[in-house]
Amino acid sequence: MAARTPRPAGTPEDLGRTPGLRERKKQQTRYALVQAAHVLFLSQGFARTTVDEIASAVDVSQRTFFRYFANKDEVALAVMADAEDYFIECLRHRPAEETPLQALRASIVKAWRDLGNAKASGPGSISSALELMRMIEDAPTLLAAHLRRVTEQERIVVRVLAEREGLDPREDLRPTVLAAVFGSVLRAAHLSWTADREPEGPEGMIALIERHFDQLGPALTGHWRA
Amino acid sequence: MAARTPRPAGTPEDLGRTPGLRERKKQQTRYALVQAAHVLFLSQGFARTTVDEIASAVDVSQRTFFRYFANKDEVALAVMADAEDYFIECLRHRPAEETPLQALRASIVKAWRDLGNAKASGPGSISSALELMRMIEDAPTLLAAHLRRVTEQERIVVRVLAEREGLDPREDLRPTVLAAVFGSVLRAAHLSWTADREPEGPEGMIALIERHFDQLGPALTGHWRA
DNA sequence: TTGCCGAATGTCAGCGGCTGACATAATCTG
DNA sequence: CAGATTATGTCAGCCGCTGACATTCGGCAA
Repeated sequence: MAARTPRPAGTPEDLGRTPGLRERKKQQTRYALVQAAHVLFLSQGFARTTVDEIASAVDVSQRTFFRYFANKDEVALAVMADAEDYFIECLRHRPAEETPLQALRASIVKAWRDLGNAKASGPGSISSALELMRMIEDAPTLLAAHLRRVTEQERIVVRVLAEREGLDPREDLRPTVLAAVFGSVLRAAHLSWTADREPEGPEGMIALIERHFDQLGPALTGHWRA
Repeated sequence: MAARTPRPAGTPEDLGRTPGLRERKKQQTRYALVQAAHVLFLSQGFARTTVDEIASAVDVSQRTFFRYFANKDEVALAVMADAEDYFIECLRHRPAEETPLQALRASIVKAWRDLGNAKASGPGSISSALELMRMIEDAPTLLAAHLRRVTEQERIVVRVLAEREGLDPREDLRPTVLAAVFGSVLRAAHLSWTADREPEGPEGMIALIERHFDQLGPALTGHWRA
């Protein structure tokens, strides 16, 4: 996080301040690394791309790369990480009248829609994030890292839900359980996205997510046989 | 799998046959590696144990280790893998009258209980599996690998559920969604287990799982505020 | 401008996970 | 016992990743 949205050093006061040259250069380098990495990953695959390649594509030493990203996985997942942050932001601003489940569902739809409208193409865009998802699914270590990130995100969701409803997640299990269920439904939708590639663009993904959500009730209740 | 429950080469007929010396030796080596690994992991931590150590503890070359396990993670998760297989077995034998959700819940409880009764201590036992879970939770790459395994297991659950209810998982999303939800509830229970260490032994874990299941309905419906 | 401080980067050496290739030794089969 | 299989050892090497130290660059005040 601190690396993703860094602050100019100093008191919390100077938030809107234009960061100095040093800070801007860092942002640039980081961005360039992400870009270069994505291009290489998508063209020749994740495993067959070495960190050295990425670094030298940006004219930076390998050591520097590892000062920006803890490992090769992280640079691949950087774009998704931003999207996840935005989702949390959406969740924080849902009206209090909504049911927790409704708030989650509305947030994820809004997040996808906004990001879809924001920048239609180019690196760091939604479409490249979607390509990324396919890549993740068949690069074992990458998938593993991604799943780990997702569960960390779930922890945050638990916190936000608990605050919102004013209860202690250590006593009341509902936030934990709901966050877990929500995460699993999303993951199922993602998987389904990578499998059949029917729907196109963010709207297709949103539709898929909705369809999965609609099956939550039916899946949990009664028998399924006709 | 093939490595976990290998068959003597030949026709499917000779299933019960005592495998030859070669096969027995392989099993032995494999078992010894798992054992040595666990001892080392639990005594000095996962990261601080090298593959060379494990291999030489069993008097085997490093290269041989990697012929038995694709990576260091795999040997750590081997025990849990067996437990997961047993759970699938339980699920396959649940009576058809049960609701899918009921069947899943009953299977996981039965699996834990049986494994708990089977062998109270020693390596490969439940208690060591429980210790393992704590280890997993704070070894990032290990956690990642574990999560990947879990999602693969979910795929199998989808298949079994679909067969059981006689429907096509590509058309009907309910098996997928239910399997995902089930997995997430389990994971939440596991996490809670590693956090508070109140309950002791398999029965404590079973209780935790049940408590989480009981919150499924409440978590999904209505408002939470009093 | 100058000069200093701290932060970012480069360089180098090295560990450990993991793999391919080939040789050797052990089992199996007839 | 002989020849075909298969497991194992050895060796060389790539790549991800890290610590230590030197160097350069931006920020800031005299």
